[in-house]
Amino acid sequence: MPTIEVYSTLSRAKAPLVTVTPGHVGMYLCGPTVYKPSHIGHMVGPVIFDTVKRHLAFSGYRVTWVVNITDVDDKIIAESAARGTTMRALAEEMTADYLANLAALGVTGIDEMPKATDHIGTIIAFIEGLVAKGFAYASDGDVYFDVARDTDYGKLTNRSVEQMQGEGGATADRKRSAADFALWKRAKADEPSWDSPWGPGRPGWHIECSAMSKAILGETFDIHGGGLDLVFPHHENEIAQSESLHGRPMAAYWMHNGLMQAGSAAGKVGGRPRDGSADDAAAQAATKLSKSTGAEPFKNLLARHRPEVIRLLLLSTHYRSPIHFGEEPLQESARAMEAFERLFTRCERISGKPFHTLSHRDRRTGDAAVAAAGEEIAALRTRFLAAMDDDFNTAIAVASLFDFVRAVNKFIDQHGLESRKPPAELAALEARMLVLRELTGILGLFLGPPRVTAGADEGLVAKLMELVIEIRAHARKAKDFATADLVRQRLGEAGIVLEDRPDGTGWSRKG
RNA sequence: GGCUCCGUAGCCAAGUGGCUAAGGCAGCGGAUUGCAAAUCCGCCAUCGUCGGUUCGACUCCGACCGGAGCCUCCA
Repeated sequence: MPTIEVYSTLSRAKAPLVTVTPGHVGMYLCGPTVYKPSHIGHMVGPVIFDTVKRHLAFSGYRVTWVVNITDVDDKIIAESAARGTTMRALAEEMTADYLANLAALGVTGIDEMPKATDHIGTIIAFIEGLVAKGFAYASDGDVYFDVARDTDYGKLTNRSVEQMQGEGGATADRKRSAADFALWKRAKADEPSWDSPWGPGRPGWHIECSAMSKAILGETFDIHGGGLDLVFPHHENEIAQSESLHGRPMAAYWMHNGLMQAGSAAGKVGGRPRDGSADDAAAQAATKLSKSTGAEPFKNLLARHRPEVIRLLLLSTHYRSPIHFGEEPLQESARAMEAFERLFTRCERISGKPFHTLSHRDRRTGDAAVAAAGEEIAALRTRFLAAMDDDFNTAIAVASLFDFVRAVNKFIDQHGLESRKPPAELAALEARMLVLRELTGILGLFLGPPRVTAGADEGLVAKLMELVIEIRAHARKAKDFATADLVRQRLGEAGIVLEDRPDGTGWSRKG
């Protein structure tokens, strides 16, 4: 098995991936609180970790990937009340929205999606364990984690309890220290609640991840992920809970993805202004952002942009860096992506085989088969895989793919494969495309047939285009270029681009 | 104020103590084309500023300037 380096926020360094169970990777990603339709920011983590899983699986690991759904929370309660529906109904609706978005982006690797409300018993047992060990205390129907008892509290974010000068929020009077956080919250009137040893209530925010990751992946698992915004307090508190109860590390690697930024008014998407009066500029920027393209419901974005383009854009930046997002980057990404798709259709014209139907390989069989694709391709593949092995550097991986496209186009040009098709060269071309298929598959790109933009009339349009092109071909043959150019120009105005190639004329839709 | 992180070409974005600082978008020149489109070839950066360490730094250290995130359940 190849050595894969993984950066951990906890150690602030890369280290070779050594798994708890040989050959298996347990991976937990903090999922959404389902109270609103998801936006692009919610998709970053899933796309990145889906890619991580693909690369690990490609490399020979068995991977169990868990993404939780937080379906009990203040915001869900508030939103459902505002809408006049139940927490459960709202959560189900928003979960469905989330899942649809993931599916569109090709995030298919999630093995389990536990819901907090399905694990109340597990959560209560976890809290009881902490209380029994003296790390938590009940207070007037709430249960709090006692930060003072956790000697290494703050190790993930390099904070000390003394530094935590907060006021403790609305429940400060029930806490021993302002830094203590709720494991269990007593129910207010009309709120959904569950019975517990401390009376009716519901779980605090952090506890579900500790309890569910333990239930599914065990006390210590390999990779724990989430957005950079979750490092504190969420993941810090997860560590406190889990490691205090178990006396052993919760996760070996803490991976955090960078946050989405919209346009030049950089800032997190969907965030809240900090303190209304304190910082007007910051507050305004945040408010503006929440209405910007970055924070619109993801399905609206999908109406304008193909999911593949979005996925490519997300993977073009290193996962730990902030991602600039907006219409312009998206359009740039769309143009860049066309280079791949043109190559695919070009190869399909030559070989008759659509790219997405080519077979996949794993790393071992890929290693064995590269030689047939030639030295240059082998070198590019090595570069791609080395980048992915080095903390999943998708930016370099993507860059090597563009070089790959150029190499294949050049091969086709040099051998004139569009006009003559010697079997040896055809086989060599296919060997190259199989490698490309292998590598793009790791990124979760181009797995299905290219999306056709239009609807029912496609068949008719194709027929008509065939006719127009045929008539134009007659004009060209007769050197009537005025007519030929008029046809091409008018089609261009209608959004159709003609390409006169040695073997005939092709057409495609613009944009 | 505390804790993290960033500042690379017109824009986006990788990367390294010393060979030619990836890739994309845009632009320019050439090949190809009836002309285009597509494709191919070539061109386009000394790495925020100032110091320091070093034989040598864009890469390490310090200061400064500019920007971001977290410190309030936001992926």
